[in-house]
Amino acid sequence: MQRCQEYIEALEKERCKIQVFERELPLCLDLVTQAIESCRQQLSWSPTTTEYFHGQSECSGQTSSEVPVLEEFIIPIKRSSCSDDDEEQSEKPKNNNKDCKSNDKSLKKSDWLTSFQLWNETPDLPTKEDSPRNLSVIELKKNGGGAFHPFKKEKSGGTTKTDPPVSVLAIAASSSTEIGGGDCGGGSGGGKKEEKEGQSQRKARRCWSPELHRRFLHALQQLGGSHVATPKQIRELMKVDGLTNDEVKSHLQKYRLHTRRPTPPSIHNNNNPQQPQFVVVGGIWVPPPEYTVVAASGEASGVATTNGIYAPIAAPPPPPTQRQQYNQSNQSHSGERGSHRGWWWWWSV
DNA sequence: CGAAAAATAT
DNA sequence: GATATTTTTC
Repeated sequence: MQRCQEYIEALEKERCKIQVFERELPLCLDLVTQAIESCRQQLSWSPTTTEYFHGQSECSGQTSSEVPVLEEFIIPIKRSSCSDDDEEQSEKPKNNNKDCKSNDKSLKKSDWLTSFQLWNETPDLPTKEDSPRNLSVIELKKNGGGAFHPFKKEKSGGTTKTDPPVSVLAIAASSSTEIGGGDCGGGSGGGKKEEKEGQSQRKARRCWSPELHRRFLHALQQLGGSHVATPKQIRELMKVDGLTNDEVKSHLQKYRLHTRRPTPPSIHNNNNPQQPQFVVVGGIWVPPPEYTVVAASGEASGVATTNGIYAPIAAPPPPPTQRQQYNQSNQSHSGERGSHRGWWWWWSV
């Protein structure tokens, strides 16, 4: 009996450790729990045991029906298993610990535990950092709506910075039907200038939503490529209300810059001789994966699920001997940081 | 109109 | 602090 009791204690200790990773090792926890339970039952059949495991176990035993849990382990458990969504498979054996019913939903998952997470239950959501962000996503979608706001004036005082994932989501979601993705820049931020004196106020940044960019590309295609099209022509073809020449011009500038030297995001496949970066399709250069869709450009029925891909029409790279007039800083673009920045340039969605 | 600087955003 | 994106200036 003594040994059995020790065994139970050992199991309980083990369980306390596992408990922290309940989400990662649910079955493991389950097994240990069952083992403990069986041992207990065995013990309880013998007459003298009852007082034995009261207060004996290291885990500061509670009632016999409840599995004792070390306090220092309880804290993290509370946060992890109770605060998160209740997608927990709540079907643990009846005696499952879980005194952490104090479900304080508001509690955030502790950082250390986050780092220990072995998988993401919700891969589609912006990974981790969930609770607060999710809220803002909803909010933003609601008011951002996607209506075309040529100038967004985000009046709200101060901290209306948009969360990065949020804006991406919002734009992507609205891209199918709306022309202007609307909110991208968080208004805000550094602004803070007294808004009056309307004339010196800096223009609100235009966010080039995927749909806007599609139009841009379409216009470019009609005009014969980015190197021959001019901002004014492009703007006229795009027929987007509120779009200015300057904005198109700026976008064109960036477009030329990027198409000139496409910087594959994040992948360090710099010098890989095989796999050409571009493929000639009908006289225009497009990134390999995209060329099939070029023909389908235009309206494309704006179905979000279509993933219609509109290949950038790039001018053929100038011969090496050509002048390097575009002295864009040739910095070796090491940034993974930037990868998400120009996500829709070479994107696959 | 194009290039580059400046301002912002991430 | 480094980049990326957009606006302004030249």
